[in-house]
Amino acid sequence: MTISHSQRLLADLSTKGYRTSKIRTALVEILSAHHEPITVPDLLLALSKKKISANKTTIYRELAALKHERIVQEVQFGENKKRYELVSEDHHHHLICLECDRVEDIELANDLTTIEKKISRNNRFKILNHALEFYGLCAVCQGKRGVK
Amino acid sequence: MTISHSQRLLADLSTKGYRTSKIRTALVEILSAHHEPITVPDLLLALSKKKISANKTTIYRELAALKHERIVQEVQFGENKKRYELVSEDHHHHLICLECDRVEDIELANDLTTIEKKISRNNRFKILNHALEFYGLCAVCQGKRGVK
DNA sequence: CTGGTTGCAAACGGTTTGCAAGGCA
DNA sequence: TGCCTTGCAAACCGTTTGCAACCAG
Repeated sequence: MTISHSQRLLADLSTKGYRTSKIRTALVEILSAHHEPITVPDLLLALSKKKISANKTTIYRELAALKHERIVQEVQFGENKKRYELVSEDHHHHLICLECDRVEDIELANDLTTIEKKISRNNRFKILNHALEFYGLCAVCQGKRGVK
Repeated sequence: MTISHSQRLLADLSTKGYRTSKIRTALVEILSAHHEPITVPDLLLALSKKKISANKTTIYRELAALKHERIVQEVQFGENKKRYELVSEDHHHHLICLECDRVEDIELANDLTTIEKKISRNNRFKILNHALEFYGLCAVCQGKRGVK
């Protein structure tokens, strides 16, 4: 039998002393099914659709734990609220639609390591991470531009 | 006599029907003197240092107007609060220190237009803008790492 | 039974809104 | 005088904290 990504994550957590509670399980499942960064309000919605009631405090605490274990990462796109996504093997970037707020993941063929080295040298700044987001109009919204 | 950048901006605004009020003048001066994106709480501090008392509501409204006139632009770096800076001729990016939260501007030699064209083609996404931020340790904080 | 997990209420901080008063052109 | 500008109070919304109750290992 095959083991899903979320099952593996939960098993890993279990060996570290975390319990595989109902909420934690559902949260990890939602995150691994949802392939774009999601906000806490939306996570609560997704949970209630699964008939699981959870307090927002619980979700924030859970996400903090998952972040600490480097299972999820936080991103933010000028929205005054954070988004969460599973840490993925392959580093990727985001396409953010200014019309419908949808967020897509993309991978870049060229990577930025050459640029980063140059910056470190010129600015005496040690780069640990970066974020690159492209803002514009997704395929759907390009059609109905002018609606908003 | 020479005319400063802020004076020119205020003159431009004046021709568009905006008044050159005390607060607006001070705000534009602070923004053009401050060479990194600044938050509203910090703007209020900067104003009070100039012996100018202003209500936060006023500042938010003023920034919205300046943004609408494409004089300032909003950025955000995972802080749950927005930062504002004058729109500059030359497009630039940011170095964000994870230790002291200081933000530096940098300009990139290579630009991203080639990448953007490729993305538009592959993803049917019309790119209007982008943001690229590098997170790490500034020169000062590299020294005292381990303090926090 | 012990420590991880959860909910609840309240506080917090940045941002927004409605309304009335103030001030520049 | 007319319209732009400002302040104030309150609401809003995402996020955090303290505390008590709960439940899985």
